[in-house]
Parts: sequence; structure tokens; C-alpha cells
Amino acid sequence: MVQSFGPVRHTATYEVVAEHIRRALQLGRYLPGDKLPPERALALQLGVSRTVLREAIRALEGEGLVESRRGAMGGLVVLNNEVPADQLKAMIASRFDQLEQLYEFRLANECAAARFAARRRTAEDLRKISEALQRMEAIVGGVAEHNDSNTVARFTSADSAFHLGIAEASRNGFIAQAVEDAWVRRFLPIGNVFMRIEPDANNGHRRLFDAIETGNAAEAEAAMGDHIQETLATLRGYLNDRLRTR
Amino acid sequence: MVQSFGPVRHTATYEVVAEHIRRALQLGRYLPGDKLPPERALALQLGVSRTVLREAIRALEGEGLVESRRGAMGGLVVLNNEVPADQLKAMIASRFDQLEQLYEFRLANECAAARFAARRRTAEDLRKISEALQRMEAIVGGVAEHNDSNTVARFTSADSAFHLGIAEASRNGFIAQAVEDAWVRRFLPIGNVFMRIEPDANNGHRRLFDAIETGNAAEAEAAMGDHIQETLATLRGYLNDRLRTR
Amino acid sequence: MVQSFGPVRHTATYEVVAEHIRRALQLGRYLPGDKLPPERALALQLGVSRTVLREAIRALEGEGLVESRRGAMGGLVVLNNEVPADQLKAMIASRFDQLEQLYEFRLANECAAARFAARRRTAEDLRKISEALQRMEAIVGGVAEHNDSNTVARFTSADSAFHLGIAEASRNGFIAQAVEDAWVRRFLPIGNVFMRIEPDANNGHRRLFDAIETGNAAEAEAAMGDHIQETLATLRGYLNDRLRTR
Amino acid sequence: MVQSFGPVRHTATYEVVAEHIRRALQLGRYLPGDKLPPERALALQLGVSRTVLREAIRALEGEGLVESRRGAMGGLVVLNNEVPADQLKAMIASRFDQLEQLYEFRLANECAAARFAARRRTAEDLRKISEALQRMEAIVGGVAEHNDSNTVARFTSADSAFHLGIAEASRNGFIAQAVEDAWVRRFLPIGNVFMRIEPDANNGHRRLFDAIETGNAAEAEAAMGDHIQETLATLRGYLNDRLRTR
DNA sequence: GTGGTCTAGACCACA
DNA sequence: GTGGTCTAGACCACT
Repeated sequence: MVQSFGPVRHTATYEVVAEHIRRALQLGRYLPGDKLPPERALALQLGVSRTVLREAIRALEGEGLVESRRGAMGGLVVLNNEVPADQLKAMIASRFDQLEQLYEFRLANECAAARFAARRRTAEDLRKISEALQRMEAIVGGVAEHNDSNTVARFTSADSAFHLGIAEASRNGFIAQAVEDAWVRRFLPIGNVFMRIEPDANNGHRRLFDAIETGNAAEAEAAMGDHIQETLATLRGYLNDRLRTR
Repeated sequence: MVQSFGPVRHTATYEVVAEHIRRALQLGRYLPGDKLPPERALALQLGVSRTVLREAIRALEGEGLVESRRGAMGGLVVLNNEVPADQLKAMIASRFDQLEQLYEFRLANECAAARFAARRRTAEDLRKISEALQRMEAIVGGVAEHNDSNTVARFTSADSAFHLGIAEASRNGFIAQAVEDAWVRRFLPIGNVFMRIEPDANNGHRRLFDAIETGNAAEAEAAMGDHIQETLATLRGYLNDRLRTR
Repeated sequence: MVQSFGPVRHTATYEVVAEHIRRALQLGRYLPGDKLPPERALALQLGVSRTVLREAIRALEGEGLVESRRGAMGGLVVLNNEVPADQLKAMIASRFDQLEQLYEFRLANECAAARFAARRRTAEDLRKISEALQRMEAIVGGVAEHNDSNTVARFTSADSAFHLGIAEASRNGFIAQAVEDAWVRRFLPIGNVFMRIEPDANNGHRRLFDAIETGNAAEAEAAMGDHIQETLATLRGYLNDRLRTR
Repeated sequence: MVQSFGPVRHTATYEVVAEHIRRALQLGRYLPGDKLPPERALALQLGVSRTVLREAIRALEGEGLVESRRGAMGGLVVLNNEVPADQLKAMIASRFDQLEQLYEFRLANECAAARFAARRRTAEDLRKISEALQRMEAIVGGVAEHNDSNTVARFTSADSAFHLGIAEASRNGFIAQAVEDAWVRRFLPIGNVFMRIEPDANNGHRRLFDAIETGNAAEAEAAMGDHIQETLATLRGYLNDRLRTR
């Protein structure tokens, strides 16, 4: 039996740390303008030396994700990594194949997650999911400032928390990890499409939550399926619609 | 917004290499008795120095996975990692929760994989899947030597190739990766349950293959679902049946 | 090829700042009794925080160069760093070797500076040089108060401005820098020798200025050479003359 | 008296270290292909930690001056920092004003150095200067390989050692420092002009050495003056001559 | 009390 | 025995 091994790559610790932080930003755990914990605390949490953490920060600064400011009021500030509107469609189009696969992957795992969550969610799970849902609804309800870039970031963050909350409520570590991975790999700026261009596209959340709350597994799975399909359709429509964009 | 980061761990290169090889063994790419490529070639393929590779091998030897033999006929030989029959049930029972989650995860991803594979499989995909299927059927058909430990390993290897082949035929990298991950995390010795105790349990493969070959997506998904459910049921039955074991 | 590197030393910022200020004092840009700019302004000019500036000031106070006085009329006051007459000769003698080298260095660079200045000086250059010359002549002319310590400082300051003006008029940054370096390294109190003991020694300045003004490069170079040689001779005479001192 | 202070800059230690090494390379103490001392030794010599040294090395690698290679035969290798022939003239032209000033500065200090060296050189000084001279003559004599880039580097290195040897023989630290500074600031690739385009331009060295050896100060000064003027003339000719270059 | 830098020592990967 | 990386602790500069 002939087999061939691919090359392994040694990832320096600072790379791992950078990826870790990048992941947190990607999941919306920090919003633009937020400060990451102070270097010393962060290094402690991550279990690495400050030297290594700082090397990771230097990398993130190079990517324009964070900025480190000195002084008493300083700290690690998360930057707004927004894509200019006129480049957004091109950037999404260039990775649409990838995104389509990702949505298939999400469909498989998040539907399962919704089904299990409807059966197994704890009160605490419900509380978290509900809180994220309310954050989303508050943002969409406050129609005033949809163009504020931070609004998009805040909505994306709540959206992410909602879906990850359901994944966690599935009480299945493998599925939860898969859902998180999918969100991390998501191209962040597509949040703009939903918030700026189709703010109504995100209305399946309430139906999904109700199904999970009432423990209706089949409905939860269906709601999740519809929601994700709808999202993908919105994205596809955005790309194909030459009249409404720009 | 308060958030906390978990610790990152630095994996030495030799750990990564060991994991890489362990994975190949877990997926049945090498059978007990097979030889891994010579050290020099392997180091080259992996892109690491022989020093590091040797350290990885030392670790694998420590786990009893491989053995390095000197001399002209020597090399890195894959060992038979069999669990004694009298410990098998206990070992499976102790990690049954984990296995159940794993099966839920497989269900989500492999059903999706089957559905997409039915639509997208190429001739080459079909050839690979078919070849694995035939290997399984040949082993089950040759009733003579079900107790031979290598038979179990050979069956497990073919089983793995069958499922991974379908995953690959789904033409979705995320799903394929998830399926592979699930197989890697599978507790290897459970192969014995199916081969030794319930050799008939693995009869869903042909139905699955036919559905994929004929491009019947719904049937493929259903067949995969039934197959995995059945497998889990077999396992559950094995654990609960106090009469037939030992 | 075998080579060895010497040690590098890390200079703290406050050291750099202190040296910067010390240099300004050494060049006579501030006279005893003058006030340096207020701390806040100075810190701004220097591009450092007040904390660092204050540390530098503390060092300068330790050397007796400045004194910081509180209150409405306070500020950073430049002190008179005079050497008592009875120690002057000993101090000069102890570093005479160094001074001799310095005069050789000045000879090389200031003669070149004079030559180029005669050819390249602008009207503005001439104005500055002339102004410094007049200040010197006014001080030497006003015979009354040669013993006043500030007179010496004022003369030294004008002398410095005269020579640095010529260096600048040479329109050669390297030479100008070398001349300034030489003046900074000069042992400040030797000004006393010329003012107190040989007030006539400084009469080459007018000849030098005329040559530069009329654009006579050869004469300028010769005048500068004679002037510096003469100065050194005065110093040497002062040290050798056992009768006239003390 | 109104005065304004310029900003001071805090130079991190690794910057100082980088400058230190850059200086050694600029002075030709190391030739392309040479290895710098091992990191540990170098850090010790420089009196800094390896961390800091490595940061400096990273900077130098970024500038393309050195390359660090791993393994038993590895080390810090000096790269050949050559300018392509077709860019050389433009690069020299763009900084010709600066170079002209530099030559004036060299004229002032190196003539003085030659004069003092003729009077004060020790036997050891003569030995060093002579050795450098012989290296130059050997390279110019071996006409075969003037186009080899390392030949230029080797000549430049010997040239530098020759002039710095004279500066040191002047027994005047200020002048020696000024000469070294001038060489460090020299635009390195101009060595190509003398070696490739006008290999005969460097024949004043022997006359200069003889004068210093015989202790003829006036002749030494004159020889140095002629030599530097000639070098500048060669450079000027190279820039103006449109026919012979490219 | 923040980020910025340096140190001394250790272990790892490489050839 | 080379360069590559990480650690723990310290001090400095900034606001």
C-alpha cells in the first residue's frame, strides 16, 4: 500500500496566539473600539509569556485588526476592519464558491444543532440565546443608524452569539466545534450585506428561538434550515442584482 | 464587554508529526504489518529533519502503535493495536457518551455528504468507493477467518476508505474534513464489535453505494442515516447484552 | 576574517535629553542666569514626556549646571559653572593632551570651514557672524568688568556663535557638525584664560571676518589657522608660566 | 535669548546594535560570504542579550545585508549588496551633492591625518597600512577578475583599512573618528566605479604610503589631498561621461 | 497602570 | 554547535 504524507508545519506559539485572538475577533466577541485585556492579563490567560503575546500582537497590528496604544488610557484597541462598499461585492464574489460550501456545511451542522438544542437546552442556554436575539432585534428595530459601521459589527456579534448559543445548547461538543469553525471561517464583511442591504433578511431568528424554547425539535431543525437557506439566497441575490447595488 | 481567553498550547514539531502519523494509522491507511516509508523518505515527505521524525517515532513506539526494526528487512512496522476481548466492552462503555456524540456528529455530516455525493460524484469517486465496498464484501464473504485480528483491521480500513470516499465525493472540503475528523476520533477497537460479534450489521453499504451511483440524493441520505443509526444500535446492543458477551 | 565588536550601550531617554541640554549650555546658547523654557514647552520641543524631562533636569541639577526654582518667577535657571581660579590651571593641565588633539581637530575642520565660508557665505551668514563678532568686541572693549564671571560666559557664548556661524556658512553639514562637536567637547572654563589672563589673545576674529566677508578663501583659511594656533599657544603659555599664575 | 530645542529620539538598543553591525559591514570589516560571529558570541561581545541582537539581525535581514542560516554549517552570512550596473550611475547622481560634501570633509580630516601620521606612526601602524596597501595592489594586479563582485568588495575593504590605518596612525582620536564616520557614510557601491570603470584611479596610495613611511609630513598631506581630489574627479567624470557608460 | 524594551536562561529544530 | 523560540522577571516611557 503506497501512501504519501503531506508536509507538517511547525507553528510557532505566537502564530497560535495570533490565530486565537483573530478567532475571538472573528466571532464578534470584541467589537471595534473595544479593548482587549491588558497584555499582562492576556498573557496569563493564554498561558504564554508577554514576549510571545506581543509578537502575536505585532502580527495582528500588521493585519490592521488591532492597534496598541500606550499610556494610562491605552491598551489593545480593536480596529474597524471594514471593507469599502464599492469593493464588497467583488470580494464576496471572488470567494463565493468557498462561501457556498461553507453554507452547506453550516446547514448540516446547525440544523442538527437546532434539533438537539430543542431537546436538551437548559434554562441557562435559553437565557443566553434569548439575550443575543434581543440584541439583534434591538439593533434592527433602531432603524436610525444602519449605516454606522459599528452597528453592523454589533449585529454580527449578536448573530454569532445566537448561533453559537444554539450550538452549545445541542450539548454535543463535536457539533458545537464545527459550528464555531464555520463562523470563524465566514468572511466577516458579509455582515454588511444583511445589515445595509437587506435588513429584513434576518427575521428567521425569532421562529427558531420559539421552536427551541418550546422543545419542538422538528420545527427547530426546519427553522434553522430555512434561515440559512434564506441567508444564502440573500447573498446570491446581492451578487446577481446589478441594479440595486452601488 | 468582558471576555476571557483560554490557554493556548505550544505543540512541538515532533508532536505534530506523531499526530500526523497516528492519524494515518487511525484511518487505516496502513494495516498492521505494513511498513511505513523509510525514515529518510518519510522525513522528506513530512518536511522535517530526521531528528524530529525519530522523536515522533519514539513517541509512537511508546504508545505501541509502531515498532522500528533494524537490518535489511527492517523498517517502521505498524503493530496490531488490538484490545483483548475481555476488556473491549469496558473500554467502549467508558467512552460511550463520547461515542454517542460522535455518531450524532457523523449523522449530521455524513448524511449531507451522501446527499451531495449522489449529485456530484465523478467516475473516479465511484471507482474508489466501489473498490472499498468490494474489499469489505470480500472480507465479510470469506467467513473463514473472522477472528484473525488483521481481518478486523482490513475491514476497518476498507470501511474508512468507503466513508471517506463518499465524503470526498461530496466536493465540499468542510464536510470532508469533518467526516475525516470524526473517523480519526473514533475509538479504533470498536471495529471488533462489528466484525466479531455482528458481522451482518454492515450491510447498509451496498444500498448506500447504489443510491450514490444512481444519483438518488434523497435515498443516499436516508441510506447513510439508517446505516449510521444501525451501527450505533449494534454498539448499544452489544453493551446492554449481558448474555452474549464473554 | 576575524573581527571583534565592542560593547554597545543603551542610553535611556532622559540621558539623551540631558546630553541635549548640556550641549546647548556648552555652546553658550544659554548664559548663567538665563531661564530655559518652561517644562511643558521644553518637553514638547524635545518630544518627550515631562516625566523624562524632569529626570534629565534632576541629573543636570546634580552636576550643578542648572537649578529649578519654584514660584511665579521660578523656572529652570542656568547656573554659573565657574572653576575657582586656583584650580583652573591644574584642571587644564590634567586634560591638556586631550585639548591638544582637539585643537588639531579644530584646525583641520575650521580652516576648511573658513575657506568654504569665504566662497559660499550668504548675507544672512555674514549678518550672524558679524553680530557675534560685535558682541565679542563690545565685551573686550568694555574693560571695566573683566572679572565678572558672566562676562566670561558672555564672551565664550559670542565666540562660540562666531565659529559656529562660520562653520554653518561653509554649507557643508559634515564640517559644521565636526566644528560643533569640537566646541561641545571643549573644556568650558578655559574661556577664563582668554578673558582674564590674555584678553588680547582674541584679536584674530576681525581679520577672519574680513577675509570671509571679502570672499578671500586663502586668507580666511590662513586667518583661521593663525587664530587657532595662537589660542593654543596662549593656553600653552599659561600653563608653562609659573610666574604669572596664582 | 530665544532658543528652540529639536526633538530627541530614543533609540532602542536593537537599533544601536543594528547600526553597529551595519557600520562594520560598511567599513568592509566583513566581506560578502563571511560569517559574523555566532549569535551567542556576538551578543556577548556587544554586551546585549541574544533577544536584542536577534531583533537587530532581523532588521539587517530586512535590508538585505545579511542572512541567517540554520544548522551546523549555518550562521550569519554577509550578503552581497550589489547595485545593478544600470542603476549605479543614477544612484550616485542622486546623492552626488551629499558625496561632494563628504569629500570636502574627508579632504579636511584625512589630509590632517596624513600629516600627523607621517610624524607619529609607529612600526605597528606602518605594518597595518602596508598590509592593506599590498592587498589593494594584489587585487589590482590580478587583472583577471575585476568583474567579480567580491573583488570590488575586497578592494573596498582594503582601501578602507588603508585610510583608517592612516587615521589611526595620526594618534588623534577626534580625527580618527571623523575619518571613520566619513567612510561609514560613504555610499558603498561607488567602489564599483573605481574597480570596474577606472581601475587605475587608485594609484596614489603607494605615494602616500611612502611619504608616511619616510616621515615626510608635507608630502603625505599633499599626496592625500591629490588622492582624494583625483577620486572625486573620477567620480565626477563617470557621471558626466555619457559615452563610456552604458 | 498602560504598552515598550531588555535580560538571562532554557529548550528545540536543524545540518 | 548553529540559529529559532519561549519564559519569567525587571525596568522604562507614556498618559
